[in-house]
Amino acid sequence: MQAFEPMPHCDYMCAHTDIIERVQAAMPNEEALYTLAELYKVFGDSTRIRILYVLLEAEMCVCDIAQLLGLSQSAISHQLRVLKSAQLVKYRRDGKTVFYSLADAHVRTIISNGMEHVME
Amino acid sequence: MQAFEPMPHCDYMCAHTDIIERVQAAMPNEEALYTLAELYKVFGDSTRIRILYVLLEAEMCVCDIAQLLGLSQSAISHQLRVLKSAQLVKYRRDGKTVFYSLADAHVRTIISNGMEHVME
DNA sequence: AATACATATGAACAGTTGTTCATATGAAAG
DNA sequence: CTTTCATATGAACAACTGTTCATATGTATT
Repeated sequence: MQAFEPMPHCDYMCAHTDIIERVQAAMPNEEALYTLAELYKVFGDSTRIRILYVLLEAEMCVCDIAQLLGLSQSAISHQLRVLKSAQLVKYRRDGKTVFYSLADAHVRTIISNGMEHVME
Repeated sequence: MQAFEPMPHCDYMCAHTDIIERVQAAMPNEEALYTLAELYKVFGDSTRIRILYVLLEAEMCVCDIAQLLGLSQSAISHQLRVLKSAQLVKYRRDGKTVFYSLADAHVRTIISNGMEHVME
């Protein structure tokens, strides 16, 4: 939160201080909003969305995902790292193979919510 | 959808063709997934998230939003354009002033869903 | 018509992001 | 211990994104 000084290019006959103050009070803190944007940023790439959609159906190893999506193993591995650090996927190791799966139910909810909006 | 030829760096002893085919059949078409990613990309910027949160509370003009968020009128206007073309906000003109508001209820749902995941 | 002002827009620039390529790590099998 | 292979990682590069600055558009007011 910060004091609002007039911006260089605006003289603000239109500024309603009361509304601004009410809205400002209702705003979550900056950090939460930043974190929320970071979360959506992770969903905002079609390769990652495709990976998540694959994992919606079945636990799967890196190679299978790469093959399924027609991308290199490296590309998928890099993206799985992003998904992992956003805590959207988890993994388990079985010998040489690493199986990835969705971290929790939230991921399903978020994706299907977005898809609903897209499909309308 | 595409045939899956082995990738250069993978010999795939691990590839389970049956699972891959099942998942491939369950996948939405590429276009839908791309559109979904595009939608989330719009949410994936903290300035735009903050704008949406402001509009969650009240219809507001460009100048007020700029003042409230401590950003230039130009920056806000550019971002409103992005939000508008993603059909997340709508606007009405009243003289010199343009008031922006949320386009529909989906926006609320999507945001609060994401926030729920962030807050846990 | 001329001015004032809220908003929109185009160009430019820095910062970020996704992929590729080359290489490293880690686990099983010989 | 060496080889094989699935996965991870670092560097590099092109493509994309968000802001700023300068300027244009559109709507009142005089």
